[in-house]
Amino acid sequence: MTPEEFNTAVLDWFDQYGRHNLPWQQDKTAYFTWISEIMLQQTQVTTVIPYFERFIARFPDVQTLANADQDEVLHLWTGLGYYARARNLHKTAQIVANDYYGEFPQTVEALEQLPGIGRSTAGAVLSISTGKRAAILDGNVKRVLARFYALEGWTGSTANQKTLWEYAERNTPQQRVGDYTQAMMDLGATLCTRSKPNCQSCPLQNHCTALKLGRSNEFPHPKPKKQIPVKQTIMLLLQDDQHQTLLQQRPPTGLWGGLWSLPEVADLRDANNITGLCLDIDSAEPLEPVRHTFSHFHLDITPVRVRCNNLTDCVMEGNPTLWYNIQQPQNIGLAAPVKRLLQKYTRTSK
DNA sequence: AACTCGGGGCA
DNA sequence: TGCCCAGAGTT
Repeated sequence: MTPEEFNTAVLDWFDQYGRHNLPWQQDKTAYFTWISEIMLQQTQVTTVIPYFERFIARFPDVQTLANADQDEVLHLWTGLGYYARARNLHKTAQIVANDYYGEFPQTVEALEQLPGIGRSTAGAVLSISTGKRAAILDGNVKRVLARFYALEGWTGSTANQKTLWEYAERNTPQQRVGDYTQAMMDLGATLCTRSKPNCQSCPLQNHCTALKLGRSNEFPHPKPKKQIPVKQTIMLLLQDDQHQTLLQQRPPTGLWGGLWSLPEVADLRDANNITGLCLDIDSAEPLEPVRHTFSHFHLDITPVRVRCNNLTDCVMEGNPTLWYNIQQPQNIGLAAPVKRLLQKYTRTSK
């Protein structure tokens, strides 16, 4: 499908099925387009409409907005969220009023210099308000293109962003650029939705790679879950000849709050500093590490078995301790990996 | 409860 | 450059 075929199909669809009566489409000035685009960055059309109408009723032009108190701007933004954007909006109004004589600049590069306007918003404002050729790549367009080209990987990666901008630029027409911008956003918002895309109604259905592969639901690939950090700890299995193991209660709040766990040290040499214990540190026996995964980190536990005699004399500083015998277990809460370690490393027969 | 959105700000 | 964030809506 050539770029011309692509954008013609999209524009023909837009003429018949696109949205043509949104409040900011009645008068496609840079000011109205800009306000609407900033609001639409974070919120759906139906929510934005009343905010937009109230906003332009109070601030009908960039000069009025520039002269307003920030408090009032924020007040009219209340409920939309992302209040830094309202502050940027206000700043940009002042820059346009003071440095540009109230007229928005007419290049993508100059628009991008204004606070709160990035490449995509600059392209939208420019194309819609002036008809100059400029591409956009908002969330809707990313989704359409990721499906059309069956783009593997997360759309937010640096490499995919670059690829998607190339696709977006390539398919942008020379004529009717503003309509095309609106058309691509409408396509993404109404047909090529995140879940359950309506491919049967799509003007690109005969050429969409994801649809051909029967995988339209798989694109765009989700953002990779952020990898969680790995923390290390050493847990001491302080055991006597009767296979009793020393447990220590966790502090009442925080991780495993109030549960019983094994004494932990960051470094095996710290075991020497545990007071009141008669440790045979030379008998220290590192065991197979185990990984326990929390929602927010992995904990790699290296259990170390250390012989320990004279139980009656064993008193640790800090939290309460007890000697645990798996054959006559006390009715206590055990941290899950501790329970596993005890089962694995406490033998009932010798 | 997890995911989404475009741009800013920070290491 | 690559990340984390903001906040409300959607799924």
